[in-house]
Order: sequence, then structure tokens, then C-alpha cells
Amino acid sequence: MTESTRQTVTGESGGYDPAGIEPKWMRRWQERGTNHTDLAAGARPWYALMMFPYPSAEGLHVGNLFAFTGNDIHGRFQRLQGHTVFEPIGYDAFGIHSENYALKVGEHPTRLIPRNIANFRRQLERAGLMVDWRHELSTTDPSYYKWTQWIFLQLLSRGLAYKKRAAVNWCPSDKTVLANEQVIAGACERCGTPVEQRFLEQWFFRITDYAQRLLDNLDHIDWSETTKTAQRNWIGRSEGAAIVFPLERERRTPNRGEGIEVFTTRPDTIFGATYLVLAPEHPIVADVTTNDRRAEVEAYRDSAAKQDLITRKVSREKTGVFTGGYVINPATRQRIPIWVADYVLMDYGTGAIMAVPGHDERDFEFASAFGLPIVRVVAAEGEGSGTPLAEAYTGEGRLVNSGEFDGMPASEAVKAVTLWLAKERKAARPVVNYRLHDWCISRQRYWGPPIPVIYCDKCGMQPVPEKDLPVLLPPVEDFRPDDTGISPLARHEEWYHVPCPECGGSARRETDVSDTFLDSAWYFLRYPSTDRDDVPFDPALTKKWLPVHSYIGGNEHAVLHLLYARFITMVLHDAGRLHFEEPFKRFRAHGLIIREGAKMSKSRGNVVIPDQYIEQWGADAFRTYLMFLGPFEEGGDFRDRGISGVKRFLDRLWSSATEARTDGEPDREVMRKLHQTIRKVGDDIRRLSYNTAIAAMMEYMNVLRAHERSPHREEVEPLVPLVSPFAPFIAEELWERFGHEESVFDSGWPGFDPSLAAEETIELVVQVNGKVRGKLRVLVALTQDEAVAAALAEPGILRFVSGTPKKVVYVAGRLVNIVV
RNA sequence: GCGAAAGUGGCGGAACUGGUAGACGCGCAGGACUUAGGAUCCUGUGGGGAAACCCGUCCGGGUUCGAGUCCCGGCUUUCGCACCA
Repeated sequence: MTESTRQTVTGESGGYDPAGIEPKWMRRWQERGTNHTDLAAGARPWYALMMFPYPSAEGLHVGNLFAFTGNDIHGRFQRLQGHTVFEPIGYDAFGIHSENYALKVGEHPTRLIPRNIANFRRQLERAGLMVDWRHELSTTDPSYYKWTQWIFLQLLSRGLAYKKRAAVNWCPSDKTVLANEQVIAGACERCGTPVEQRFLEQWFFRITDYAQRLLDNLDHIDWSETTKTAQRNWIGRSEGAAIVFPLERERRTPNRGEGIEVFTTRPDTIFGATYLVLAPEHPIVADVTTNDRRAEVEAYRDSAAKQDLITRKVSREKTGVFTGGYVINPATRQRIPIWVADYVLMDYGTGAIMAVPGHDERDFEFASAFGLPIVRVVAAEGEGSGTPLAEAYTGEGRLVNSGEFDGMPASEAVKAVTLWLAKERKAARPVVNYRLHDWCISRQRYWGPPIPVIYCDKCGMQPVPEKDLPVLLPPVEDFRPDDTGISPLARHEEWYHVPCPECGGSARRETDVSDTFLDSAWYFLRYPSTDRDDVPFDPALTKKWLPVHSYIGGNEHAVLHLLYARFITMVLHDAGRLHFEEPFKRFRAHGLIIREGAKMSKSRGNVVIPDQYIEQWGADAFRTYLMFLGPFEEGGDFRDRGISGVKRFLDRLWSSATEARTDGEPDREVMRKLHQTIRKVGDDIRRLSYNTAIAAMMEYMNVLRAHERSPHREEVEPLVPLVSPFAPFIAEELWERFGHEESVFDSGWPGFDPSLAAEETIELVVQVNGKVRGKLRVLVALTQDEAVAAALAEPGILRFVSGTPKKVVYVAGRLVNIVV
């Protein structure tokens, strides 16, 4: 082909200029409403949800964009597959994050947050996300938190919200209570300050009532296994027995009751229980303590209470004190001493344990430190009842020193002993315990939705009537938290005093606000209904669009947000408000981006700011690079140099498309490769294997360009929709230059023709004794005999074959292995 | 300590159910075009060897005609939970 006969499709073709075309398409999309979702009429709904960001002052970071791009690609792909796709975004703008930052810079969050949000919106748009901005939301908007408060009232009316004075995690730096989930190894997850124990009146949600359902449903939802495992561990179901260790008859009083109940997963070892331990906070401690021991016990309890949790949890040195009291081991009927020690936790099980030093590492350590008797009740193969214990033995074995149970395998004895204790000694019942605790949702802070409750001296605690919602967060200029544990809202007198909704008398508002995680536990329900003021979520739209089809987010939320969202959804389902009880049909956890082998952090100064890269390379190249640098579900290493490869690919795409000819015929080999690529890219996107999808397109580009002529339009044009989920701007531009009027995203995925993709010949690998000795180009439909004959006709292969083959393994279309 | 995931060229990573290890990209080397090139294009690139070949997916065993992939034992790394009885 010569220059004179070549017709280019697009006429004048300058080079690829992202700075020119990207703003053009941002405008176009806006003008044409390309990214608007017809929620009411759209067919085949597909709800592609991404975890909404906290709008920090620093702006969107590369981790956000990595996650959002991965979701956007999936959403755009589903649209090309004929779905009506809804891809909304919002801002998780309440909470300590925002408030602390506002305190630091000395500006009120009501002024700060809108600015941050505007910046996020700019960045998100620039990144080319297919967001329907008409459904944007912020959790700080009264029209949103009105319904957060409404959800609180739903739980309250169902008896799932309650107030109790409780030992809570108190962060002395943030001056607030933290949920257990927000305490990492005894320190505040936000600021790293060691957490202290405080006793405060707090609001809780009874998530523990849902523990079993939250656990069971995990078997039926399509979520990343890692996330499901994390939730299972967090819920922490364990089966065991509650066993009562009776007090000595003469020491029983109405106050003390009959005895002390312990929880154990190893009732089979009860014959080895040589003492009992109470948590320092256990209410019975004072009652069982004898007068001569009282001073020492009180001192120990005081020091345990004062101790911050970090010392208590991290230093594993066993401490404790004898109470002077005794109980009866219901199995051996022997008297065993009652100790108090802080290695027993009040908030798990019953706050009391039977100590079996022979077969529990912690009990062994404690017994060794305090000279308490250690008895062997389980013996492994080759051991007997008298074999001494150098350490706790926690393995399999048969019972010894256990009366009538001697010789029984310990695993079997778990049930048998429980049954026997229940029947013969009236002392045991099977019990299931969970590590999951009720969710503490109150915060003594300013920047959150006020908890909609009013306290009246006459009528007691009253919910704010639904018609009075939202309880607006009052403007408080000095919103600094203090050490009192009382929210800054209490300082706003006019707001604080309110007539009782029941009797009209003088009453006071609840001054705590709710946890940010309550805001984010239901936002996905709100998106379709952001324009509705009268309901939290429109029933018809909810029916059509929920549960969410695909949710993509970080695994750092595996046990916080994702568990709470499931819980709230279940509650609303039980209240008859939702037709489903699991909010996210499919969840995939994305990986983390590191930078040049190191974690990104501000202190290291290696944080990637998307803006600079987008400016330099274009959003298309940046997006595509993010998806190319590693498997989406594993994350990857961001290296500045890596972008150039992706940019080169887009450059080549541009020139191939703009120089495509329309005369003549497309090449058969190229078209074969094209159809193979169409199939592979679709398959890969479906399973979130974005990096290999991009590699496949690059490979095709290499094939295309290996032919020494300008490509045919039919060879290039279908590539445009294939790249469009990754690089939407260049795709739209090229699609337009190919003469299409509608958006590439409304044009459908290119048709895949299996007959065009099928190979006629393959390269048959010839192995001798499993080693590759040659390769033959053969017809696909070769029989085994033909394959062997062809192989043995090759001198290079015959050299390795002496005599008759012992065996031949033939894998059609792949290889033949001749065993000699 | 418990739980989960992962160890493949100089680097990021491919190899979907056991079947050509190293796709794709970066980097590097050589070349072309050029006043110039951190632009573009072409070629090469796991190690050893002149070659035939040999060796190679953390280490050690095993199963198999055939193992990066499966099984057993060990080492290392990352993440999550952490005295949960």
C-alpha cells in the first residue's frame, strides 16, 4: 500500500493529546448526561458500589483512586454488557477524623468539610469515574443524618439499643470512647495513645443478638474469602459449657448465690481444675473474700482498674491474689481456692474460669508462679497418669485421673463429661459464646449526628418523635472535647433544654452523638433515594436496585463497616423495611498500593498524589497503570517509571486508530488474535483480573503492529470498547473519530465469534520422559497415533527414543509425551 | 501464641482445572532514524556452556508419564487478632 491510496478514517490526525481530549469529554459527559442512571426505567440494574471516602483535607489519595478505578472498570464493563449501571459516590464526612483535623487547623468543620468535598468532587471527575452526581450524598447533610437518627430509633423501638454503665475504652488524647474494633493492641487506632478503662453511661446496639445469623449467612454470600474469615474470627463463636462451682454449704448466702459459674471449652479437663479465677471486676469478688485477705484483694482490684489496658493486655506476666474463699469442684468434689487475676477478662464468658494448669498454658504459668497444684488429666500415647508435666499439654490424648472417664479420648469426653455433670451433679449446661461484643455507638464528641433521645424527669427517657427529626447538630463554635466525658453539645444551653415530647415539661437532650460507623452502615440504601425527603429509601427503587450487586472496598473494613452494615440491614429486614437481609451480594477486597517497595505514608514522604500524575500523563494512562501494576485483589508496587509503558500503549492505540485504512481486507491472523483478545479481556474483567486484561490488549497491539502496514479499521475499531473501561477518555474520542454519535459506553461490547478465534494449527509440544525435546506445528484435530508418528519422524526427537515407547501420553491440542 | 495470605529473572508480575515456566510491562544491551534525544522504531535479554545439552519457580522429601501448581516436613515475609478460657 502506498501513501496515495491510503484513506485514513479520521482525516487529520494529530498525536495523542490527553490534555486536550480529557477536558473535552468531561464536558461532553456532563452536557449529555452520559453518566446519568435512569433508576426508574433502566433495564437489568447493576449497582456498582465503592466504599465512600472520608473527605480529608489532603484530597483523594492513590489508594482511593485504585479502589474506585477498579470499581469503575467493572461498572463500565457491565454497562457495555447491557446493564443499567448505577455508580454513586458520597462522603463519610462525620467523625473524629474530620473533627480532629478541624481542631488542628482551628477551623470549624461546617466550613472545612464542604471545601474538602468540593476538592474530592473535582478529583473524582477528573479521574473519569462514571458517577451519577445527582445522587451524591454526605453523611453530614441533615437530610441524610435525619435518617441515621431514624435508624437509631428503629433499633430503640425494637429493644436493640440500650444504655448501660460500662467499662469502656477511653482514649485520653481524642477524649472519647472507642469501640472495641477501634482499639488496636490496647491503643487508639487513630492516634496510637494507650487506651484507658473508664466507666461511663453509653449507648449500645445489641449486635450480639445477631451473632449467629451474621456468622451463618457468611456461608451463602459471595465475598472474598479473606473477608469472610476475618468476620468469622471476629464473631468468634466457641462451643463449651457453663459449669457452676458451688460454694461451700456454710458459706452460701442469698447474696452470693449457690456458686460461681464459669465458661469453658474444655469440660473434659474438669478433673484437673485445681483452682478458680475471677476477673478483678467480677461482682462476687467482695463476697467471697475473707476478712484477712480483704485489704490485699482490694488493693489488687484497684491497681487493675487503674491500669490502662495496654499494660494489662500486652505484659503477659501473671499477677493475682488469693481471696481466701473456696468452691467445690463439682467433678472431684474437692475444695479448690478462689483467686482473682487480671488474665481473666470480665467481658468474655462469665468473667470466671476454672483453671486447669495441666492443660492450659495460661493456667500453667499462673499455677507455677503461685505454687498451685498441677494435675495431669490427659495423657498422650505412651504417657500415664503419673507422667510429670513440664508444660501445659493441650494436645490429643486419653483422660487419666478422671474417675469413671479414665481412658476415654479427650475429644469424646467433652460431650460425655458435660452430660454427666448436668445429669449427675446438676452443675453444667452446654453454652455457646461469642467474642463479638455489643456495639458501643455513643461518642462524647461534637461532629456527629445527635442521638435522638430526650430525658424528662417525669417521663424518663423518651425517643424524639419521628416528625421532629432531624435533631439538628447545633452550631457550637468551641467544640473541643474535654476530660469530663460529656459531649460539647451540653454547652449549648438552648439546644440542651427541650420540652418533653410526652408531657411538655422541661427536659434535656441526649448530648452524645453517634459513631461514624452508624453513618456508613446504611449509606448504600440511601443513594437511589437521595431526592426523597419523606422516606429513608424509596420502596420501589430499593426493591429494584438492592441488594448491591457488586461492592468493592478495602479489607481494613472487614470487621468494622462490613459487619455493621450487615447488622443494620438485618435489623431493617426484621422490621419489615427491607426485602433482603444481606446488603452486598458480592464483595471483593482490593489490595494495597505500596510505593517503590515501601508502604506509603506522609512521614516517609512517598505518598502518591494523583493530581500531578494525571496532569503529566492523563487520567487514562494513570488509571490504566494503576490497574496494570499488579493483581487488583492483591495491590501492587507503584513505580513512577512504570506509567511510561502504559502511555506508550495508548500512544500506539491512538496512531493505529487514527491511521487505520478502510480499503482492502483485514488480515485473517490479526482478526483471529482480535477475537481471542475480545474473549480474554471480557473473561479477565469479569474476574477482576485487570492486569492480565491490559496485558492481553498490549499483546494484541504488538501483533497488530508487527504487520508492516497500517492496520485495517476492522482490526482496530473493536479494540476501542475493549479499552474503554480502563481509558474512557481516549476511547470516547476515538469512537467519535470512527464516526459514531453515541457514547462508546452505549455501543455494547464487541461481538465475539468463536469460529474466527479458533486456531487451525497448534504447536504440539513433544516430550520424551517428561522433558521437552521438540515442537511441531500440527493440525488441531490430530489423533494420538498421528501425533506420535509425526514426532518420531523428527530426527531431533528420534535421538532420544530407542526402541518401542513404553507408554504415550497425549493431551490433544497441547502435547505428546513419549515414555521410554 | 492463634488465624489468613504469599515466596517465580535485575524489578512489577504471567502461567484459570497438574501439561512449553518467565506472557505483558519496566529496566538493561545493541542497532536504525536524527543537529540532538529521557522521542519514535527494530533486535536481544533466567543462569551455565563454543555447541549438543545441562540447571532453574524459598529449602528438604514424596505422588505422577509430567509438579510453580497436589501431599508431608521446615524456613522466610506480609497482614489481621491478640491472656477469649
